[in-house]
Amino acid sequence: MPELPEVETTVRELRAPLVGQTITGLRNHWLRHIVTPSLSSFQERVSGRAIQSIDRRGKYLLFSLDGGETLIIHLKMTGHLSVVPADLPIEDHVHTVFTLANGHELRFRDTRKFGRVYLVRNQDQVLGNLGPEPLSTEFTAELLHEMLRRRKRVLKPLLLDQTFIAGIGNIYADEALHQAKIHPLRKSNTLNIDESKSLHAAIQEILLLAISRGGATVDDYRRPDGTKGEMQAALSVYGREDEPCLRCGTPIERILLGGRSTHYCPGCQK
DNA sequence: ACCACAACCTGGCCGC
DNA sequence: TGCGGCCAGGTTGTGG
Repeated sequence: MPELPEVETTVRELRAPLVGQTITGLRNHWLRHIVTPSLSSFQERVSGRAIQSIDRRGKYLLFSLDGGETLIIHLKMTGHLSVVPADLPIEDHVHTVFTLANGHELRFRDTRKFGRVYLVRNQDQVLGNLGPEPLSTEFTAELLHEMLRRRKRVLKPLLLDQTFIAGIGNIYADEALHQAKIHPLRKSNTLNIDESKSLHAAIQEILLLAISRGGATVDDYRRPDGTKGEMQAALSVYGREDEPCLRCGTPIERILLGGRSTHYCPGCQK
């Protein structure tokens, strides 16, 4: 579920309760959560380490530990992280837990069990193939235009490709294309510079707006404290099939593209 | 290089 | 009530 704005919201809200805290151990009830290293090695290497900072790259959360290793978590579709007192009854679907020296726990709840956890010395081992951060200064309209020009792919699936741009998912791809008035089936190399600039601006604006609203709770995404985001009320096309376009009144259509639901306005996305 | 599709999982919803 | 089918915010691997 979580895309860049939801992961960013989670990162920001985990900093206060976690930065400076020391991890004392790791409990795991679903081994496939743990990608690397082995569970026993993971437990040994993570215990006693202090969390120095928490950051985000694409949809990955990065916990920098003293000693130089990085704990990396991907929430995939249904992952959720919370920090609670260790004596609070365990919630359903909590499969991985990091215990803390202050009597609290970082709990990784994950209904569909797609989430993944890594402990690495070199982050590139996990993040090496990611495309540019869409909110970074190096991600300019000119760069996006050049990136689009070198490919000949349908736009919507290309925007979901994390090696192309990191962090965009199904909701915000649809929203950005609608805001830029570009049809999701357009081929990337057919955009002129003005269209690339519109798409670039739309991507940045929609992501920033979503972050400012704490992410979108479409189904079961929740902030770390359990509250919902506010972005779902500001979506223009995602989840609005058959409802009138807010810009031109044409009913929003939903098609299947690359196996993913794709929402667009046939009236103003040509 | 690009695309379609299956797989990984569980739960919610809809129609019968 | 029950059951089958379909859907879901993500990613990876396979085969054409």
